[in-house]
Amino acid sequence: MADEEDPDVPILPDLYKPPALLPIAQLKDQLLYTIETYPVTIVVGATGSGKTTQIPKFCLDAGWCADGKQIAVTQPRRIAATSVAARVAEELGTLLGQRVGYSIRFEDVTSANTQVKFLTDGLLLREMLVDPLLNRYSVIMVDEAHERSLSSDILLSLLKKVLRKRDDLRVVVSSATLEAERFLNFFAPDEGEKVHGKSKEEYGRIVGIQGRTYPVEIQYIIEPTNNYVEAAVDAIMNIHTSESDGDILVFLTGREEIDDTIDLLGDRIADMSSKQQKLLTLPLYAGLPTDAQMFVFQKAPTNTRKVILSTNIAEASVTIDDIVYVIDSGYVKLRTYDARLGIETLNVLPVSQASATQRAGRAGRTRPGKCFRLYTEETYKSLEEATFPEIQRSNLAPVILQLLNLGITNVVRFDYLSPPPSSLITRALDLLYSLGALDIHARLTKPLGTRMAELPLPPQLARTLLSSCAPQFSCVNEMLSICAMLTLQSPVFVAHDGSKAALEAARRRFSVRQGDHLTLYNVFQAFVSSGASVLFCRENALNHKSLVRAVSVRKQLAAYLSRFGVDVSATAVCGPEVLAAGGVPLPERICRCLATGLFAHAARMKGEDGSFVTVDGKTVLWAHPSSVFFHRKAEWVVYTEMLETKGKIYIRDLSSVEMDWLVEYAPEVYRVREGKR
DNA sequence: GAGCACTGC
Repeated sequence: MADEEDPDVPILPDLYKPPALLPIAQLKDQLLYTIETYPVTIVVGATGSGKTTQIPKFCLDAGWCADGKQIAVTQPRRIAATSVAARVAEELGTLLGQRVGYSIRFEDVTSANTQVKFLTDGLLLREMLVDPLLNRYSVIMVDEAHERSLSSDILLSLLKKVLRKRDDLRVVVSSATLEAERFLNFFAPDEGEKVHGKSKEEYGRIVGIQGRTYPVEIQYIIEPTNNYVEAAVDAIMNIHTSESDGDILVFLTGREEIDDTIDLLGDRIADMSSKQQKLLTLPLYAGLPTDAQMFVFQKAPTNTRKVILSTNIAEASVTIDDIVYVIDSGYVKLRTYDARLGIETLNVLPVSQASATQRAGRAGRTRPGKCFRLYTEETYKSLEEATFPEIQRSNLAPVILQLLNLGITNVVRFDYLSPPPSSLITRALDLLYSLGALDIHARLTKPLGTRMAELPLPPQLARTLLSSCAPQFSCVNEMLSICAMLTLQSPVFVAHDGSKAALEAARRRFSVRQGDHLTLYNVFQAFVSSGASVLFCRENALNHKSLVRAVSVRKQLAAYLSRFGVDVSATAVCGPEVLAAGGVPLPERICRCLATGLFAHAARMKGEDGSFVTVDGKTVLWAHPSSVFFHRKAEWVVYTEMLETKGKIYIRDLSSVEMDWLVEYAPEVYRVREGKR
């Protein structure tokens, strides 16, 4: 499939409506008046209201770029930034990258002429390091703020601070109804106080914009079910036999569940009479190879109804046209962070009301639709109004590192939109201190802490990468590749033709006894040596898209190191023939170097069955089935990630180390433990 | 022994 080469091209654009026909057109004057008069405008607009494309155009028309300043519009996702920019450029009759451009990681399509710039909110945060008051912008619109992502929450907090210093800046926040008041109150000065002469009442307004979507009829289940997979299968068959034409979108929680549902449906389809309209089942989840994802967007053949079984990816990230029926299981898989144990957990949890509404809305994009909720109306009413903000359930170490680097010295009393539990902050500070990023007064160390903050890597990996430049490790080139590989979100090995055996065989081909990190290095090296070949990836059950991305990440990381003054090219000559630095072979130096960043993630192998225990001996951990140590033996290991799912704690990306190394590189942590034993 | 919701720099 051609897509394999170019994964970021939007597959289907949002429903197109001529701008003049959008309800927002009638609000132009009101919107511009509000933006002119108040520092903060909260825009409440449903999907299809045109807010994202039209508001920047209105501001441009009204002269907000007259003095050479730009309008920024942030998006939570890369694909949204690129596709919306393309749309606006077209509407203005300009080439993308000229008056209208976009900027996302690895791609800056802007020029000196760019007046409206779409970018991810994470990237705007990075821009603040260079330009803390964001002086190049006259208007900043934060789109989809109601999703409450980590980066948009932090961005809003920082914009509030910027507004206190700049009375010429205008902030537009796009929100769902539910959060609008909260956002407005957050930005407004306290009762009785004034900012730039403006009181609470004079500081901002909420503007509502009607959407252009079709009505969706909601039906609830009468009797609660304890098996929503079966209930979903029943619902699909009911729609298929008794409702009119139209494709079905089913929200489930994960890959395994989706595969089970497809199997169950297969049995039921086999029972159908041949005269009936056919049913085509299609899975959709992020881990699916790109070519398989594409099927979802193709029109169903004649006399066939499409059923898409999807994870939460179809709730906001991906839009599929022609969906008329939505089936909502009422559940979602969410990642949360347990600060006490330092473990991330992946749990199946009930969705929020906001989420349920968003899912239902996916049925009414092209004509009136129906949504079948596999739970009762009472259950719906008992759901949380909105999903817990990410900032209250995440490992905050990366965020806190970034805040400190922006000069926010007191991260505990920082003005969060929703303050995270103090345990999360304490845990993050402890970790950063142990990694050497902070001193005893919780100040960023120089240059280690500031460099760690700048690198687009989790703190432990940032520390590992910086260690690799030290003479005793001398493995910066290898570590660049390893870190790049570790940042890949989707699995590196995929079953191209559904063949698990081929996948495992390929995995074994690259495996080495030192562990997963060196195995990943081997994969990366082999991929690059193949000339980034698609065929090579097919033959070796590798995800081409991921590996191409790893090449970009590596390049970017290397550029950061050069900026820090590390001569990356000089060590490039350190090939296999120069293996020893101080007499230590390269593989050992790499494992030692990993220990300098991952020491807090150490475990000792317990049995023959892939079980490990933590250093304190209190918690049992299991090698993830993708690990080299699922089959092989080790004594001590460090690992990159720990994740609890279905009651079992798995560790991923393991490498063999020695306890002596841990004591050597993290004496404060391990001498104490040694003494206690 | 048997698994990976979704984003982002």
